Amino acid sequence: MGAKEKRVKNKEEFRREILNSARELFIDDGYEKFSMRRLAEKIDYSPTTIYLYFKGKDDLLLAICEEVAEQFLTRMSHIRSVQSNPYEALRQAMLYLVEFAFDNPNHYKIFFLTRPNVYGTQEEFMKRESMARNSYFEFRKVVQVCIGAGKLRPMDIDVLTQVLATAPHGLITMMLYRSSFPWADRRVLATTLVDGLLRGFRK
Amino acid sequence: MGAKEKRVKNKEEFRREILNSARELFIDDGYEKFSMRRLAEKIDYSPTTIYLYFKGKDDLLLAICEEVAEQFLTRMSHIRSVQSNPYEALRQAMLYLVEFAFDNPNHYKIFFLTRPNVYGTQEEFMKRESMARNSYFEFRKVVQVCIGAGKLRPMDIDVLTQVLATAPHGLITMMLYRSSFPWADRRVLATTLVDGLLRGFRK
DNA sequence: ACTATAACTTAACAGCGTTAAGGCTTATTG
DNA sequence: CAATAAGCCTTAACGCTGTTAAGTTATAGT
Repeated sequence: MGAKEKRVKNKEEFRREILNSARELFIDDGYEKFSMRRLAEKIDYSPTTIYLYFKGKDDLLLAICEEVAEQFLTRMSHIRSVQSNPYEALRQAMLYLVEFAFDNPNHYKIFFLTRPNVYGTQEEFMKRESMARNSYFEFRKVVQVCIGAGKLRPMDIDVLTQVLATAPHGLITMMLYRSSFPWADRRVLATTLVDGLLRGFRK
Repeated sequence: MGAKEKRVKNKEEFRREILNSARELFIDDGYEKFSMRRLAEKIDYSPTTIYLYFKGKDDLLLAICEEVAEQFLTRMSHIRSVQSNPYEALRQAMLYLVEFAFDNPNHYKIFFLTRPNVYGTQEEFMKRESMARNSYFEFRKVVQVCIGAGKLRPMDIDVLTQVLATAPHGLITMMLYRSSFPWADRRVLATTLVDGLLRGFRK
């Protein structure tokens, strides 16, 4: 039925519109001020309407997390295709992580502040297709190539990937959430961390 | 006046009792379930009573953060006095950071999730005496000694301190908040990170 | 024309942090 | 001793929050 398809399509369109407005609200007013009711007001519908398109706030946040992860994934693939030097690709990937966070602090906060376990159990996470999962594997590939090319010490690929991925996250979150601390220059901190860390795992 | 002093002492005692109950509530039920009203119920007072002893929720959280920082500070001093090898002291300090976080995830969440800027502006943070500030300087000393002893490359002490302190934080927060991800073994990750990182800054 | 369905809203529940106002008990003063 | 002041605590309320149940309204299909 053509009508039904149209209805479905409209439903998906509307879902996207809500998502776009939510993202705008986050960027304009910050994570702290975001609420379902404010979002409803922004899109000129009653709060309950949103619940016809998203299971709840967590579901909406999860959808935005996936957007963020998709952006990251895209950039990661780009770096990998452009940069032939594997070590430099990894370096750039890590630096991009930090750069992205500071350019989009609210996106990053969404990704981080979303309550735990929105992705389900560990097994569910690995089974279910998700941008978050895919971008992990994309980053892992970059690390893998580095080891394969003999640039980094051979070791458990997942351990190394997780160490390299989370360390910059620490710098980011602390700087974002403890802004009252007199941090050193962002770029200096980022390059020092990344270069130091990679040097530590060089062959 | 003796009576006045006694009253003041009682006031401080009560403040401590509230704080203790708050900590208990955090540990038993987790950060997410904590609220002023639930705390009030636990101590068998009306919610407003808490406001006679704390400015508000943030103030209460800040007090708990300070407790956490004090614990960290004590341990840090202990390590420094026991361990004569500066490099090993730094290594242990960093490993302790991770260990503490996983042993006291709720404490750590409080410290982290507390809204930004509760410590005021950057200048205020450095001026005002606080356990958070002191423990930073304590950690900084450990790093300083390492550089002084020629164990680490000479470089900006604050940059290095901040890099070494925040990197483990990334591992911790990600593992605590993204528990649906199939992380590798905690200890392996912790030692890999710390040893790799320190190796990267060795002379 | 009647009915079913889809889209949306109103009203409400239960919770939150916080504040203003008032009550009650104890201490201080005229 | 009676009147007043101070300290401690509570009740009630404001304005938020996420979420749900029930009801309305308009449109499509028979």
